[in-house]
Amino acid sequence: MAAVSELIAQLKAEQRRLSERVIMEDVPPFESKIVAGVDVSYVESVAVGCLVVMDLQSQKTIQTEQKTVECTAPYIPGYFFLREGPVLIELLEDLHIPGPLLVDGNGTLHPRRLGLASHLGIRLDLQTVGVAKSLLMGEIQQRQGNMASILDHDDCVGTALWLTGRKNPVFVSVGHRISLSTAVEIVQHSSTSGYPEPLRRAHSIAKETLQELQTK
DNA sequence: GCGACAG
DNA sequence: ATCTTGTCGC
Repeated sequence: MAAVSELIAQLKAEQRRLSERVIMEDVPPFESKIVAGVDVSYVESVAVGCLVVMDLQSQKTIQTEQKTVECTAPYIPGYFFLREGPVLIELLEDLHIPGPLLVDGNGTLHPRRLGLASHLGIRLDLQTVGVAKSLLMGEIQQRQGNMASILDHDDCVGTALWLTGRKNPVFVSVGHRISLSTAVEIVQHSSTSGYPEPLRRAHSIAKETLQELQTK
């Protein structure tokens, strides 16, 4: 029990340390129309991670990769990387991702500015964007058009974005090597029916794989 | 101390 | 996240 709080304290310190390395500028700038997305599905202690790379112009999936691993780490708000990090690192570490990577979770929209998307970006040196379906923290400011800034004291940590076809907003934040405005732009451009298509596809493929795994 | 809390 | 049927709507 004491070991758990010690682990949390260590993770917290590591988050603070790594967050200093987050780059909030477009490196490289977003020019191609290739966007990727990753998601993880679970059945008991089995986790299936899926990557989808798609071309926004043609709406075609140009690459799909999956990884199945054993995962017993608990989900603890603020420490999502503890649970999804291992699967995603195994899935992505040897791949070349030809465009920004959308991650189901937050980037800098996090108590210590290092949500899953940022942590993954730093660890694998990837350009990432955080997209969450519910608000982890921060105060949503007045809506202007289809967006609203999310503040934590004086820091703008993300943007609430109302996408066409979805009632509630998604919460976009900088993962790594990207600016908040470009992150929002990418999410808008890759969305269909109120949700980013690369994430929707990654989610459904991971779920299908899990179904097959259960059936066999 | 109480409540909130990405998936 | 996951457990889960029908049902309303385009």
